[in-house]
Amino acid sequence: MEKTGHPTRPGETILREALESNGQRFTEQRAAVFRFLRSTDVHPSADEVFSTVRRELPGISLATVYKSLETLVGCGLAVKLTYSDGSARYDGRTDPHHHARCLACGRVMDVAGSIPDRNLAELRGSVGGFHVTGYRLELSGYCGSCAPEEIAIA
Amino acid sequence: MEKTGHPTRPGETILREALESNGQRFTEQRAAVFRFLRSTDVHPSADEVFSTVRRELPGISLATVYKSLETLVGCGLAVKLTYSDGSARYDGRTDPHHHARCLACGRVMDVAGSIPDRNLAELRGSVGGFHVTGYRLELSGYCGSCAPEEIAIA
DNA sequence: ATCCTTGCAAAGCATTTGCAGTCAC
DNA sequence: GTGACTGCAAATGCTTTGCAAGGAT
Repeated sequence: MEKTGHPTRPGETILREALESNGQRFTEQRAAVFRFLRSTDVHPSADEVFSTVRRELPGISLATVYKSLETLVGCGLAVKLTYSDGSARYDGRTDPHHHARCLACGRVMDVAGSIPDRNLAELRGSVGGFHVTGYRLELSGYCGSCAPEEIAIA
Repeated sequence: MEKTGHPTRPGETILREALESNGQRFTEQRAAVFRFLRSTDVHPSADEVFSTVRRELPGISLATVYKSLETLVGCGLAVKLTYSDGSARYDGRTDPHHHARCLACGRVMDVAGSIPDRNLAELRGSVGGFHVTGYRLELSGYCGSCAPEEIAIA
């Protein structure tokens, strides 16, 4: 029932390989940050990652969390999302999906699916000489918990 | 050949009305910021707005530029774009369009067109109970000036 | 043994805020 | 005249950095 020294935790191999191929080392801290990101869909801020991971690794510092997050992003194991209010959030999902952000509570939700290539191609056409490598799509609006009736009035 | 006191500059009426309907006042500073945003398509940062507007209004302060930009955004006369590197940029265009950002030089370009409603509806379907009011689409890649050949190698 | 990482604290930056003087209405 | 706006400077908040000690390979 207790931790037995975690011989191999979920996703550990993926992380090890990703780090190695980038010439970086596997550490407890990076593993904990990675594991947490994978386990949630709340798109936490660096500080939220810190608070949570700290429960498991009481000695970890906020600076290390930032460094770890940046490392994961660099390895393609996480995505950094930035918003107009200046907050940055991290997403550990790497499969193609998009986001929906509630304008009232700021929560970020996952949206399955992607835009048909045909449509992207059309858009691409209007920026001459631009080599497109990816895109980010984000819906904005109000989540179920944030009183949809208020919107009808406003 | 000189400024004659600018009785009515382009877009001034639009600004006046937008401000009024939000209970705010028309000022030289706001007008200058607005005029500059409208006149360019470079999606300037607050600091770039400051440097430019300053040439016309030497006494304006950076704080005022920030306040003016926020006011314009609040009135729907400008849009704030935020990026992962922590930089915020402003766009004075209000017609439907999207952006393409160069991963090398950071430049932001306009992309005409929009996603067919049909596709948006599909995406919307996957976030239950979410009331969608808008969306942001952004292409990422490399602009013409940023050596497309390097990409083929990498 | 090497050199990458961590943790700490200090530094950095973009943005925001408080306030007295000034200006738009 | 009144309340909103500006300019200044200090403050804030998130993120980064420098460095000595510790840890992974």
